[in-house]
Amino acid sequence: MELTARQKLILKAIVECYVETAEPVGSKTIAAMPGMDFSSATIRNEMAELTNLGLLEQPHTSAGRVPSPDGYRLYVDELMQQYRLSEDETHSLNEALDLKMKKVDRMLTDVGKLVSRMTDLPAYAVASRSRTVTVRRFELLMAETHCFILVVMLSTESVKNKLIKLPLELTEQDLKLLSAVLNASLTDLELTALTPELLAKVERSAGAAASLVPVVVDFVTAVLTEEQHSEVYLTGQTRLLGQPEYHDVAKAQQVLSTLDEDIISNLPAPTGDKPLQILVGPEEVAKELKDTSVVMTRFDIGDGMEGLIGVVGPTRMDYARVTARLSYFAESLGRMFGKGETLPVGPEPPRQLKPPSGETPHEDN
Amino acid sequence: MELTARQKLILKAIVECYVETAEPVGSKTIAAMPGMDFSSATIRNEMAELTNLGLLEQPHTSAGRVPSPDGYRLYVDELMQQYRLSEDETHSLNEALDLKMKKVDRMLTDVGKLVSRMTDLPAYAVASRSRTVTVRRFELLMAETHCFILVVMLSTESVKNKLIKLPLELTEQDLKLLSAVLNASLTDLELTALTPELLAKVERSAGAAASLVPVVVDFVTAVLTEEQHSEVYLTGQTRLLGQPEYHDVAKAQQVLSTLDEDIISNLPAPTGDKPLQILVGPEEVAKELKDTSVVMTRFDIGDGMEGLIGVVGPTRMDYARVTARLSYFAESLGRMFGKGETLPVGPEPPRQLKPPSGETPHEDN
DNA sequence: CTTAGCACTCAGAGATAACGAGTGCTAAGA
DNA sequence: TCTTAGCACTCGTTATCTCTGAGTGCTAAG
Repeated sequence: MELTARQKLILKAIVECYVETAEPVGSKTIAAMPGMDFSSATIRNEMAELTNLGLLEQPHTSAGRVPSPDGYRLYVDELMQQYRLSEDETHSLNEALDLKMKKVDRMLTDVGKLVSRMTDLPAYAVASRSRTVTVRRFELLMAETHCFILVVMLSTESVKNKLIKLPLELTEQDLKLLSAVLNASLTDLELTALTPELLAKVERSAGAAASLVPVVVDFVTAVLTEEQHSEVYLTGQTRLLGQPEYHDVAKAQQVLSTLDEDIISNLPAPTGDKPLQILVGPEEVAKELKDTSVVMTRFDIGDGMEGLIGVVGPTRMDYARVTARLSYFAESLGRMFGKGETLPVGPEPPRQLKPPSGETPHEDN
Repeated sequence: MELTARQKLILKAIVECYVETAEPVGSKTIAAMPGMDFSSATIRNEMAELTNLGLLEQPHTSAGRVPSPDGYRLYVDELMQQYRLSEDETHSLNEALDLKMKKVDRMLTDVGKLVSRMTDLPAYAVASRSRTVTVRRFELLMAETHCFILVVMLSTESVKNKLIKLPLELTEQDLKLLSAVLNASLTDLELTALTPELLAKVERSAGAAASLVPVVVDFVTAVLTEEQHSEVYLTGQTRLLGQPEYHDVAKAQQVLSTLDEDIISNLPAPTGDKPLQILVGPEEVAKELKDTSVVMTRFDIGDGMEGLIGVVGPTRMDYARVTARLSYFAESLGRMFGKGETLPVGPEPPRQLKPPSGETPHEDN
């Protein structure tokens, strides 16, 4: 069944009011809001109805109403208006984005910190490969005596190397042969394709350098695993303490101690078509995390990788604003790193309850 | 002036009792402890005296006493008995230490996490070079057309590389020349020795590849800087919430928000002879951090690097136990990474108040 | 020098009362 | 039929007060 326009309006007002104050909102408060042309009694009746529908909750009999997870869900899916970043905001975001981008992992921690700071909530960043990684080319380089450097060029344009001590006397010729064999047999293969049979074959062709094959393969395996593997960078956990719902230390501690990298890496990633995803409440995030929601978005890092940045916060968070900032971030990062194909950003345009006016939907406080 | 033996005994008892309970301790509590053969009145007198000396503090008139920072200082310097790790503890420490050690930075975060978990307090880890890093050798490696790989072997045994696109047509001969020039002029030099004059000279000798010199130098500078630079890995901040002194969220938040990598990196490192250092209270740590102390210890990572692991906690922390665990850690890590030269560990043997007996000084709770 | 005794202090725990925000329901009005 | 003013009722919050007891400093006797 569908809500009436008035019920939607009231639900929206309640969510936004609660987001701001973190306190149960009463019928009078809503009635007093501009644009509300009904009496508090009418609103009370509607609120009772919304409560029956499971969209609102009542902490106790004589308190105001609080949105339920379902209520939030409806809000973010249908009612939320897109928050427009102000000049100031885009400016400071741009400024912050001007980080010296080094390696991907460093970049990710920086991005995580940044997002956390901008939203004043814990944030995380992950990079994951959208394509599999393979070795594109091997090079063996004599270093000092008894040493050579194994250089491995990957399909991701990155180059890895290792200094290997020779267990036995080998000539430059032997290394040349090994190099040729490796390049002939082990390039452009996924990790799973490195079967024992294949390796045995390679070893047989490697002549005097056969004993080096396992060493090389170990390194390759390690590198490919490492490259494939994605680590979660979680920062700013303590910002949760600023939120009123965590003013009880016991609660805060409980949440903070469960909120670790493991939890994060088990969150469902946004599916294909929509880069932005909002997980509302314990059912969608993790049941240990009461009153906690997650907003995340995908972005393009280039080189066959995609990044994921997310923000963790109380279910009562300003989804509109967080979403806007996150999307802007993702878009900018995509532009900086990606191959130009910018991802679509922002939540889908909300169905407007009133004809869109020129003013910014939200006040900044 | 020197304290009497009885005063020391009482101070020690007070500190240890307070460490355990986190509540001001009264004269009766002390009098009731085994080994205390004086009445509570006597102890009251002594406590008054210790208060005069600034070693104890009284939260309010009718409360028990709490050690002052000076009191702690005296305790850790003179009174603290070495905590002996139990079988169980060494066992689980050893188990935890069996981490797959990869790169130094990964290792450090792991160590930080581990220490944090073992002490149930925030912990940090830093690596810093005790020797300066230099480039030991350059290699230039033709990759695909218009591309070559710059390989740089460092004095730390690690090897860095970069894929460089050629801005112009160059023959393998040109690269050979460049390589020779680089190896002749730019090896074994500290970062500061890379003067503009030197670089100009190199450029002149580089023939056709002159335009590549700046690219190479940029990379070298970046690598050396990166290698020299030491990052602080701070983890487990939220464990502070478990401590009773931070049961007030406002306080916790204040501490947690000041406790960042900057603060940590400004802490004084342990000086030459003693690897372990204890910083007590705000004066010694940071004035923003009320009631906070730091215990840190140095360890050897090998390859001319040394590590620093530290624990941040309330001034009322179990120094004996934290110290013991940290030292054990440092020792084990030193053994795993270091060149065999184990650092001396543990606080210097305390002057015993009573002849040392066979039993474990502390009870484990 | 030690210790028993005593009067005094003061934070914290409960108990009680007053407050007020918010509700549901009813009945009158549009 | 929908809206709204009015009202009794609920119940968490806050303030005030008292009471309790741990702990102190001081004094005087052992």
